[in-house]
Amino acid sequence: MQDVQETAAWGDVEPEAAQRLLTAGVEAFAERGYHATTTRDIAGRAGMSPAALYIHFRTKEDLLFRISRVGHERARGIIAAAAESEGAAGERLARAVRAFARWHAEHHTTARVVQYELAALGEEHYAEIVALRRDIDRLLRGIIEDGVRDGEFAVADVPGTALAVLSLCVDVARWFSAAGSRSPDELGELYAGLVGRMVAAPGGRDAGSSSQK
Amino acid sequence: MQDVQETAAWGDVEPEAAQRLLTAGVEAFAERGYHATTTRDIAGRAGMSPAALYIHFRTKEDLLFRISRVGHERARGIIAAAAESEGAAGERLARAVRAFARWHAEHHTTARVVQYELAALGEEHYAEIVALRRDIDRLLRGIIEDGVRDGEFAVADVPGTALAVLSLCVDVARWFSAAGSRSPDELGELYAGLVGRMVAAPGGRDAGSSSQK
DNA sequence: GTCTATACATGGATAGAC
DNA sequence: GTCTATCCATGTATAGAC
Repeated sequence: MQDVQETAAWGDVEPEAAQRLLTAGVEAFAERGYHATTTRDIAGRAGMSPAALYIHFRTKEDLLFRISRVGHERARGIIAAAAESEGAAGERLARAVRAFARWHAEHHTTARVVQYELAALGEEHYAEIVALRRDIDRLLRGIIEDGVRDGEFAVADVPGTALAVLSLCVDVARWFSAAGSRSPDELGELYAGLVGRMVAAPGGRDAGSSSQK
Repeated sequence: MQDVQETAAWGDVEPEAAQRLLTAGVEAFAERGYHATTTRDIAGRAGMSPAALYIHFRTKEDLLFRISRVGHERARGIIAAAAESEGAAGERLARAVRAFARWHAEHHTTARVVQYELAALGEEHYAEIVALRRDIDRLLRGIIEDGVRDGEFAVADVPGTALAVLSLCVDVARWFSAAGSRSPDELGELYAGLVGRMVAAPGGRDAGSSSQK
């Protein structure tokens, strides 16, 4: 069922064989890391010979790039949806954190590749990905700035706090295991509460409301 | 000066050549990852031939393990010192977070290897490292439990919150750059404040005090 | 303890048949 | 579009001289 979700994420743009290679690549890269993964392994998981990989992707690095780009676009979409949604900054921030943390938990396999294999990208591919990452940072910082302007949040260091919030969610991909005791939904809820307390103005209307559920 | 600190961390137990290989290994593994690093590269950075590495370490994996063990022992020492220090839970937690985040920033090169190359360890070496990591988790959770018992903290999910706090600090190693605008000290201060707000009881004596510096 | 030289395995990528 | 076979570079680790 994890497989189904991961597969669905690649859409219907590519031929089916390319999709199989993408999911195989995600699994292999997440398990062993990009450099330790062989093209033979990827092709094998997709039920193909090593040579078949090169019909659909120019190089092994190109396969990584496609995975990374789709993943980053998805991540940006999640934050953008929350940022552009209705409601006060506190509600929008909670939505963003809930969904972003949840995504990193539910798709920790993809997220691991997306977040930890950037260094393996070629120079041009890397630049394209960095642009997407800047978007994500800017969108989240915007929500926090809104909350500070409205007096809803009290945050001394907005860029630092935005960085910490993203960092907290991203690191979920490192440690989350489907076998663990927490579901992605529960984790999203926990994290939204923790972040809410991090930014809430002391006298605010619901300061501390999330502390004891 | 980063080099001096990294070197100093390896103590004076080993012959000097082994120390050079350890620092070279840290730098290389942090830059390119364990699997993408060649023994030629490590030996070259240490000013030696590839063969010299095998005089001091049984395999490349053994070199990684030594780095990982020293790093984890250092990390545990930092958390243990804070946990066993004097003062209320809030003070001890702030000390732990300040020092732990600061260490991951200042020694982000070492920390990157310590935190992100675990999967490259052999089975027995991995088990030894996992034991150290469990210690770290237990020590931090203990501080939070103390604060909850004393009514100083209000935390609904103690294990989840402890995990989030460690996760936040660990991820510093991923993004921190010495070229960035924040110093390790400033980062430790910021993070201690953020975590303080995450756990503080709403009516507590200094609830929100850290919000505006 | 360090070197040069090298054995031996593995892996990315391609050629050419089907 | 996929396969089998293979080229060629690279990488870990060792042998043996100094």
